[in-house]
This record gives sequence, structure tokens and C-alpha cells, in this order.
Amino acid sequence: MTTSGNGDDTRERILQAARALFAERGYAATSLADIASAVGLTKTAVAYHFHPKDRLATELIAPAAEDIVALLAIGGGRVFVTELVTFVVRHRAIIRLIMDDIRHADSAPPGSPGEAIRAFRDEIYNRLAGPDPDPARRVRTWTLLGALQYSVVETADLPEETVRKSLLAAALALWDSRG
Amino acid sequence: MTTSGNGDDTRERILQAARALFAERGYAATSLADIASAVGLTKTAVAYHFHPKDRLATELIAPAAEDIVALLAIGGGRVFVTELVTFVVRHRAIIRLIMDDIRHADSAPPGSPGEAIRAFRDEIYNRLAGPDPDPARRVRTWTLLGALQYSVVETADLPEETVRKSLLAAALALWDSRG
DNA sequence: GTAGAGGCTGTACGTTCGTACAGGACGGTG
DNA sequence: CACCGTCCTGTACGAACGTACAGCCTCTAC
Repeated sequence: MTTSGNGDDTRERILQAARALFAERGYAATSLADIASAVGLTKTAVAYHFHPKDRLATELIAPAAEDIVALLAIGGGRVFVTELVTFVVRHRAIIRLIMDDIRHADSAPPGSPGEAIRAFRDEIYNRLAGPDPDPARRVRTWTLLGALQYSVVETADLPEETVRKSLLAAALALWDSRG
Repeated sequence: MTTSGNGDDTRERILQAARALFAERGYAATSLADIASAVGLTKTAVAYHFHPKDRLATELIAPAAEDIVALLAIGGGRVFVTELVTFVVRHRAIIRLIMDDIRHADSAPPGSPGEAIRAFRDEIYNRLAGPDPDPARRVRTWTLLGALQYSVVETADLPEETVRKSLLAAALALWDSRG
């Protein structure tokens, strides 16, 4: 065994494996042992690099941060939907982390990264729903959000641009037809 | 304590609590202890009535069975989408069980109810996607399925008919605009 | 009144999870 | 060579899960 790279290399391999597994099974359903065996290590080795487990999700989500603030700089409306589609497709490998897993994970203490993610998610919803949404608008908003998440998660094997185009058309059709 | 009803009564109360909790947190994230404390019993009491845990999900899904076969009797197309919306809204409390939880649960042995649910789910997908779907069609199909599931799960507090109308409009807009 | 089934509790077991800790192999620096 | 920080392993712990089992209470049937 050449033990080729140093620690930074295995750190990166762990992140890569975790990203794939989290996208496929979700955060809670993926154990440290699963990630470890995917990289050829023990679970304690994974825990050594990422401690606690949350840190894995945190570091995976971090690169999307600047795209998030850029996205929130857009007020709303059709342009917002378009950019939201781009964002979701670009970060599709971690979209499940953002949309589903974090909020269900052992309820985040205030100030934690999980709290920020939840705030982001709520903000996205508010931008789409608008102020004081009536029941119809609420349904339509969740329809759009569900469409975005589900479609990127289930088509991870397709080229990014292919998914983006189809999804954009669908999202705009949904947006333009809302009551 | 009058110990009012007999066993059938508590059985029903357990089912009701489980349905609510499964809809809210999902199957895997809901423990027998959670259900038990919601009904005011111990987890062994719940296990006594429903054994193993799968049986809870099985009995909750069972009432939807005839609606499922009725739904699959429809060939496809716009009518199928309409009836699918009705089905999803009517059984929204257990739609998460059908769409998400069952397939992830400890991989079902052949012949088990979980296997049937997966087959149903796949069949729905095939009806919507059609034979040999291209990438665009695949994306559009998951978009529709995601829209259906997400919107009913997140609007459980709204009247059934309200959700149905809004969701139907959205689903048809999605369907009619597919490539 | 006595036997027995049904309903439920308490306890315990095995597994899996994330985590903690001690120790060993390795490589660079004094 | 000796030292030390980095990287990783082995082992172990507590918690939570579904499950198994023995016992008790209550109501019904005979």
C-alpha cells in the first residue's frame, strides 16, 4: 500500500462518498460505517475527519452558500423561479440535504447550521408563496417545491443541462398557471 | 379508569396515531414508543397489537387497495392524471408511506406487501412516463410525481376538496405542457 | 367459583447508531 | 536518534430501536 496521498486526499474522498450516499438514501439513513466502507476505511476514521456527523452535511452544503445569497438577492417572480431552478439543478447532489434531511435531524439548536438551512428553506417558500397566501396558493407553492426537489433527486444520472432545461419549462408552466 | 372499550378500540386509536405520525415524520423516523406515548400506552402494548412494525404500515395502506386497482384500470393520459390526483389527495395521510417509506424500509423480501407497493409505484411512473421515455420525459414525470406527493403532505391541514382542486389544476398544467 | 382467553406491563436481549479514548504506524523536524 | 503531530485502528460505551418473554389483571363462559 502506497498510502499515496496525505489526509486531505482521504478527506475529499470521504466527502465525495458521503455526497453520493446522502443523495441516494438521505442523511439519517446513511451511517458513518456506510460511508467508511465506501471509502475503504473504518467508521472511526470517518469520525476522526468529520466530527460530529453533522459536520459532513455542513461541509457538503457550504459550497452552495454563495449561490444561496445570490439567489435570495432576487426579489421574486418569474426571474426568481428561473434562478431557483438553476440553483436546484446545480446543487442537486445536496438538495435533499437542504430540503429534507437537515430539518428532521435532531432538532437543531439556535445558531447551528441546521437552523440557517431551515431559515433558507422557509425564505424560499415565502418568496414563492407571497405574503398571506391563501390555501390555493399554498398548495401551488408546495407543488412547485416538490416538483423541483423530486425531479433532480431522481434524475441524478442525466446531464445537468438536460435536467435544467426540462425542469425550467415545467417550473414556469407551474408558475404561470398559478391562481 | 373505566377501561372503556375492549381491544379493538385501542387498536383503532393506535392506527390513528400511527397514521398521523407516519404522515408527519415518516415511517422510519417514528418509533413504536412515539406511537405508544401518543396513545398513552407502552411500546410493548403497541407491539402486541401490531407485530411486527410493518403490520402497522400494512394495515394503514390496506384500505387504499381497491382505489389502487381502480386507478390502474385506467389506461393513461389526462383522465389517469385526474384520477391520480383524486387518489393522492384522498389518501394523503398514507401517501408518504406509499411513495417514500416502504421502499426504503429494510429491503422487502419477494411476496411481501412492500414489494407490491413498489410495483404499484413503478406502475404509476410507467403510466405517466410512457414507454422508453427520453430524458426530458423522465424529468417531467418526476416533476409531476414530486408535485403530487409534496403538496398533499405539506397541506394536511387544508380541506381535502380545496387541495384537490388546486392540485388538479397544477397537475394538468404540468401534464399539458410536457414535451 | 373456577378456568381461560384477551389485554397490557415490566424486563431483558441483540443490533445498530454516533461517539470517546487509548494506542500504534508513519513522516517530517529538532 | 529522538520527538511530535498527523492519520488511522481497535475497543468500548450509552442510547435508541424492534422484539421476545414471563407475569398480572380483568372480564367472560361454563
